[in-house]
Amino acid sequence: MNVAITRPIVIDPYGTAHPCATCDARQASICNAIPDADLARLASASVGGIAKSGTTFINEGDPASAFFNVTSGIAKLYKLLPDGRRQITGFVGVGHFLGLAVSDTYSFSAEAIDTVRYCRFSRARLREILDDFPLMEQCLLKVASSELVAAQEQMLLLGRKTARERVASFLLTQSRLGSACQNPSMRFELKMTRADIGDYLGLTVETISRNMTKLRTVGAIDVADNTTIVIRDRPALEGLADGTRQGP
Amino acid sequence: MNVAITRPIVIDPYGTAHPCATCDARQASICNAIPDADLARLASASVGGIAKSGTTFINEGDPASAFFNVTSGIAKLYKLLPDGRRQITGFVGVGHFLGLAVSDTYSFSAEAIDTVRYCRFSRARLREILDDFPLMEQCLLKVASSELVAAQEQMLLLGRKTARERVASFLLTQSRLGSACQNPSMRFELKMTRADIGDYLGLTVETISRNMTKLRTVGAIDVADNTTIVIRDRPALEGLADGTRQGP
DNA sequence: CGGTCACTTGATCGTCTTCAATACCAGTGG
DNA sequence: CCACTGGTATTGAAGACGATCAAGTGACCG
Repeated sequence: MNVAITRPIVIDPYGTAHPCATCDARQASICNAIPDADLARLASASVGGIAKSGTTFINEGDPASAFFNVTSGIAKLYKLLPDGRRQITGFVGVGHFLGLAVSDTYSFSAEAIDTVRYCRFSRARLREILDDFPLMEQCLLKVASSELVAAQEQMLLLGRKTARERVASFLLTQSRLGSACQNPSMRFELKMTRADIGDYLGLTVETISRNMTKLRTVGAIDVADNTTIVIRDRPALEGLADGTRQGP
Repeated sequence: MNVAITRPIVIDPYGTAHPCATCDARQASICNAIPDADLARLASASVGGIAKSGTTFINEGDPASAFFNVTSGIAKLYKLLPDGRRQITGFVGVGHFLGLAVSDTYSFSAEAIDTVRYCRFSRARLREILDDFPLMEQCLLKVASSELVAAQEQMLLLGRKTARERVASFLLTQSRLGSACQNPSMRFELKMTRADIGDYLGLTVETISRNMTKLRTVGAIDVADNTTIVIRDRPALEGLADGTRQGP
């Protein structure tokens, strides 16, 4: 169940800043396109909310009445087939903007992996903001474009890569996430379960598990406590990810 | 080889209209966001071009110096793995806008299936146009959003659907294309080869072929001269596309 | 006519799935 | 403290689906 609060609590001892001014997500999100002077408008157009781990806060097929901007936590986006088969289309974190669908209903569901905080904009209010700040619309277009590129990359993975290559690719992209996109971290945490990874890569839990241990035995990675991954041999992992290098 | 001509030839006996005014693609494309009065600006910002069947007019990895708007013909977009495995990410036709990638290089290749005519905008010129006509940027965002929705649907197909379901889904989406999106046509032509369909659905030519004949033998479709498809039993085909109905 | 190309159909093979058993950990309550 | 539970991950054995390999057809074309 979603618990909507009026606004994320922000410490503002001097009473001068708007919530958006001190928002952790601002740097990473489209809100950055709004100048400081106009943050009040932005703040008044949105409502804060929380989705606890495991709760679904966007439901495929529901009327798409609002847009979300994630301010903390991680969520998974997915689509379902009538018989329950699931495809996770992405994992989204801080600064991610949700709801770009043009249609009148959501084309995907979103479920919180850990506690997710977000700002919620109604369709109409966001339209007003976008009309007033064309820079924000430009920013949205950039975001959509780069997501499109990522989606195409994922199609290549799902359509043409082997299980081994998929897992290696996944670990590499995950390693590039947190670390400010530069000098990808050698050690990182997987917040999602193996089942989630499977539904993201079009594989089963067992196949994920088998290939993780395989990558470990060939010395490409190291796994600690099941969630912490250490990349031991990045070139090897990259080779395994695009088929350049065959596994032994 | 691409043959670039200065501008698509347009019959304009009175010398009043700009090429864009009589462009077949305008209705279906983002150019529709430009008012008639300003078509001269639009026309002067682009250069017409032709790509003959089989020629590649966008190359993955090349500097993304230009954007394309398809005015006639059909092209396939694809990505390659180092060893030659190919994933077609989409087929694009009249009115489709190409090059939404934000990065400095193209993230995909584009090859003409039949003769493709297009208008080519340099990055800089398009930016100018977009700055002057925010409606066009809005339109681009809508386009990008709907492509994103389509991409997610394709991920579901590639990650979780069986070969049968993929082929059925593909035929259904193809049937919805030409016919103005309403009352999907019962009869339509597949312009692409089985190999292309295979690379689009993450399958091999043989699997495409086998499942086409299977769909024919169960009475869902009819195939004439290999390129013409007739949908005989749409509900059955829809059931086979999402796993609701099992094949006999 | 020989050549190529696209498509179809058949037989065999391999990868990933499915089914099943086990281990592990955290939380709960006796 | 230990037994019990539910969720998660690993590993093994059997099975299925699609890939691969191979052959054959028909259309088009120089």
